Amino acid sequence: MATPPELIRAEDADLDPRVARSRAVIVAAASEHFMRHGYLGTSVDDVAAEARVSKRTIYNLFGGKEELFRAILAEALITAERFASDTASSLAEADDVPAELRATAVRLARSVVGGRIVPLRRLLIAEATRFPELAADYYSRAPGRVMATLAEALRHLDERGALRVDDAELAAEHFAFLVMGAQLDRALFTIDQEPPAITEIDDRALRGVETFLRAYGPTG
Amino acid sequence: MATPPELIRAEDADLDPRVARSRAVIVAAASEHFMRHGYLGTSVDDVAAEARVSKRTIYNLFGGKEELFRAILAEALITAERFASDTASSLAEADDVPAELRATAVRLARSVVGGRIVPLRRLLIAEATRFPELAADYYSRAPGRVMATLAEALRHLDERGALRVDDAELAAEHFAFLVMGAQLDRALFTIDQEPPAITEIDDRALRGVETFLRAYGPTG
DNA sequence: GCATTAATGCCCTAGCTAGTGTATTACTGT
DNA sequence: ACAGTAATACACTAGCTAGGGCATTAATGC
Repeated sequence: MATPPELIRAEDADLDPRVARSRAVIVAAASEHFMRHGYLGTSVDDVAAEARVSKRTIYNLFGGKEELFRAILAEALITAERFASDTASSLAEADDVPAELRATAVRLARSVVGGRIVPLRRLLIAEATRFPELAADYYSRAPGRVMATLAEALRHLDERGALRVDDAELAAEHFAFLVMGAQLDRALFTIDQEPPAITEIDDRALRGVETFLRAYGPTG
Repeated sequence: MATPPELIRAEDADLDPRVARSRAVIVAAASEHFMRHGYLGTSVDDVAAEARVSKRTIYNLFGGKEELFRAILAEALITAERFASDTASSLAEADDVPAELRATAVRLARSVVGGRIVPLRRLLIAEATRFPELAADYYSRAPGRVMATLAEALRHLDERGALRVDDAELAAEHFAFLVMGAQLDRALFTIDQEPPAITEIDDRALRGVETFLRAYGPTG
């Protein structure tokens, strides 16, 4: 019956602990189920059973299935957004630019391809026709933010002469998709076989950086 | 009540025309519905109504909902596979390599980003947990085949000295994702706003090729 | 300790969905 | 013209699902 306290968000600290705990276990169970089975494939009874909570509690706390869905996505989006913000933050002022590009690439590829972002993306794509605003929201807040941060860093590096970047937004896209485009795409479709090994992810990312540097390096 | 004869596949020509016609309208309606609403979001009654066919006919011809789903995907996969085969076919023996790369890029990007492949991919990603074999099958037959064809062409071009390609498979991925990676990714998430204009698609594709050439060109 | 508030259990319902059965009608090939 | 076959209309079942009601129990804050 114990609920790991780390599941409870700081925002809920002032609430009745019963509420905070219930919200936490419900959100965790619902995320699992929604990501695996989609919106229609998830029943509120399933979530209640998996969260070891009465169905009534879910309705009391969230109102209904759709609100529950939006709640778990809001939480996931905040996480994704936070991650996106500080992915490329150390890039602009780097001394060793290629090294920092490689570090950024590896960080990015690992957390996107190897982490829990892939199931989130699968869910949002699956429900894109049912909840178009949610998919659009995710896109602007997570990948969009990564691209914007990357682009700004690349612009800096161009001004410093460390790279030759014409269109920083385009270069940011090229960077991201050279580093992890194929791996991410594949991951969306392959479910049974385990995700690629870290070494594989890193290797692809680093070779993507090499290509990027040949195209955008100062000597190119 | 007339059924456009072009909907009827050549394989069904020897069948009872009533069967051929029914299959054709059912598959068309089911594809529409499945792509828009997913497997669970599509009811057999919906499909029957949209196809102007009795529900019983669907069960008589296909057996059940799952078989219907597999049937429409089998058809879509054949189309995607056929397209994939001849995307990069003219590349290996090209005289003007950059020009042919650009032509290939534009062809690829237009048909993937601008066409009916995006809804197909959305559906397969959405149902990847329910039908993992189907998603894996698509991946090896459509994108996999494009990559293989591209890689072989790039290998040829390397041997001819027209490009400098180390790892042809990797270079093929880099080409494809430079050309249309970002656009394809975005298209999966954005549903309401109409697909990007042809000029936009072409522009992005061509600028992807420029980056590719800076990295893999013979002078690089 | 006590008033408040949350959680539970259990029942209930209204709607939808996959799938079947059957008798009747309409079309096809010969 | 006729036999065979496909399509239809319609009624039906069994199961599931979102959601609400309500009395009872348990935890919380003071």
